Amino acid sequence: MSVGIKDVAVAAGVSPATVSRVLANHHVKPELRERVETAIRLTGYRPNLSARRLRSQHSNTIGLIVPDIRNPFFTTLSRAVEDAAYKANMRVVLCNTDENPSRETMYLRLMQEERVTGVIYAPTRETAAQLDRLNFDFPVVLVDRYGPAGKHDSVVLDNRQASAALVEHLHARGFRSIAGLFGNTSSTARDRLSGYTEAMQERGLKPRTDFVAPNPDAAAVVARQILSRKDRPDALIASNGLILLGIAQAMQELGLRAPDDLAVAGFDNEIWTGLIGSGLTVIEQPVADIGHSAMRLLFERIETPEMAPRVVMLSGKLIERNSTRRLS
Amino acid sequence: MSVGIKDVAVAAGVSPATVSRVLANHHVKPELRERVETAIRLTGYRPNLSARRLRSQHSNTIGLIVPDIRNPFFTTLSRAVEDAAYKANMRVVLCNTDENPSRETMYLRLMQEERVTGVIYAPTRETAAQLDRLNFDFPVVLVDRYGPAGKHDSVVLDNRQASAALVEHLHARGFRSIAGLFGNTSSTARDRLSGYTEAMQERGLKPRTDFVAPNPDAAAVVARQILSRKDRPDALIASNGLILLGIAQAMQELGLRAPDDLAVAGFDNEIWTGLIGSGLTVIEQPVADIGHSAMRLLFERIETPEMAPRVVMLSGKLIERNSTRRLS
DNA sequence: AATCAATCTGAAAAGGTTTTCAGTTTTTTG
DNA sequence: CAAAAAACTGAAAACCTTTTCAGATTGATT
Repeated sequence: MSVGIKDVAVAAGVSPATVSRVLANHHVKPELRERVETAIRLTGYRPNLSARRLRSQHSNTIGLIVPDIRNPFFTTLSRAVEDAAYKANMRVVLCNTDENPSRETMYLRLMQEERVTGVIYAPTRETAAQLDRLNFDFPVVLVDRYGPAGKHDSVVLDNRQASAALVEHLHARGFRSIAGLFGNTSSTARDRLSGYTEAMQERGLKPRTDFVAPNPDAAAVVARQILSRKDRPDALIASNGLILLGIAQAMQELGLRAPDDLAVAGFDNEIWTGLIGSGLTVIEQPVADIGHSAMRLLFERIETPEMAPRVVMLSGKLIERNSTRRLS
Repeated sequence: MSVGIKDVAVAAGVSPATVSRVLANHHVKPELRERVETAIRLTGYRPNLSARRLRSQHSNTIGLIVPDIRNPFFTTLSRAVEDAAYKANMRVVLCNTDENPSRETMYLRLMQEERVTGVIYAPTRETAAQLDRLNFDFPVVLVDRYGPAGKHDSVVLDNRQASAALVEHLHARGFRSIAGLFGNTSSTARDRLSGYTEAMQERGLKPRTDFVAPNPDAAAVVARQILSRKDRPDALIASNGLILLGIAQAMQELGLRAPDDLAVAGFDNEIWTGLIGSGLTVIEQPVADIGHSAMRLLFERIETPEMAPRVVMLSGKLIERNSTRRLS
């Protein structure tokens, strides 16, 4: 059937072991190496990765488990992870959980069966809570979200600070009735909530919060309610890009415009936030950096398994646009 | 080290073969099956997929090779492919080529080494042209783009028709000087070009075309030139979502608005096209359908390898928005 | 009751590679 | 130049399953 290392060995007049050594760049006399290499070319030999993995006990595979690759944050993240992975000669197996804990456990089990080298993982809060009870045979690096302190490496945005920066920005521009619409599944949303709440209280302002599943449709439903209330807020903050999108859609339907009718700000500097109306003020996350850092942590963890778990915290950047302009 | 099928066999007091049969749902006496199942639970056994793949000669893996997962078209496509794959108990290995032929050949080689069950592939024109000379050990289904007729299955939009529909739409609304900005790497852009050209000529209009690498920055550069010409067109068509985005950015920089300054239309109903200004007219592609169809074709090809190659052509849908409104 | 068929189980081979171990050749050293 | 060390190579074991084949058990038929 398919040509294997044995056939190459025969063609080159050497043992399979020697072929394997040539492939792995071990020491082999130039002359033999030459013969093997032409034999490989002639036979069109391609290594069988399953066999290689089985014998060498290295899968050269890393798992990427995210809620939904269609969330632009995770799209960009996945690209960064893949670039780093392929540079290190590793494959990436991609898994979408839809924020569904049962899918998460199923994929984590799959990762075990694949004997992956490591996993980059954005868990739901529900699964994250049990994360230190679970035991994996591979290192896990959490991204965007984290679990109970201490068991796994993680890389996250400084969410409280970022959230507070939004409040500060709005406050400085004269807004006082600042509402927040937050996701209800991740540690990230929770941190952004507490950053918001604290910043509000520091300024003697009353927090006004709502919670929603982190997707545009669900957010739009709640946003419509908030925006139709008699005491509509002056400003509305979204805890991530999907929710911000829902708000934008609700505003369009209701014929409301920022900043004239109310100020709007949120997270994730997605393309459309710069194009819509006269621009939406957002916190930009260094998404590619997050992905690269996660891979770096993963590799370092593999190198030094005993090292104490680390948290890498990156700063967001406030992108001021017209949606939070001071009204004259 | 890790618990294998042998350990389970010992624990259950049966042979490894029986354990394997239980795992594969073959006939095994209820009593033994019971014993094996509890042994599996007790030992925490997890199958080793590498070993399984090596022995069974089924990788249960499909490759997905796309230019860039960050292009929303391919993001959505990948999600559809993965959903279908995981339903069929298959993994997906994701590869980004950046429209770079050398990365394409490298990934195709990787697919051979993985002994994948099949590949879903959006090739550059350059590689597509050689595609019938190459021989793979696995079926390949082309998506979005196709190669020289006849060797592989493919799923594409009816691009000529869609492109013509845009011209027709603009023509019906009174626009006559209709320019087109097309990508230069794919068969898709070429088809959209010829649909455009023919539709223009049928109406006695002179085609005005420019070509550009399919990414927003490159498109923005050319768009700025087009929009600054003395004989600026009445209307501008983009051959895909990334180019349309470049045009939108250029217009914003130049302070131009659609439809007042010129009409704008394009492909791919991305979120932002409905939010920007008063909406951009686009052809919406049934992206998820394209992904599902591709997987269906792949599975049917595996089932019936001899079948003549098929082309599935899906229709786009014109979403009329304000950017092509007739000027009163 | 004896035979035949059908069902179930276990021993052993197979899948394609890497790695160990021992043996052979080459190089270095005294 | 001889002995020791180093470098290289090949045979065989190992990685963990699935699958084949033959043997054993059960059930059905005459």
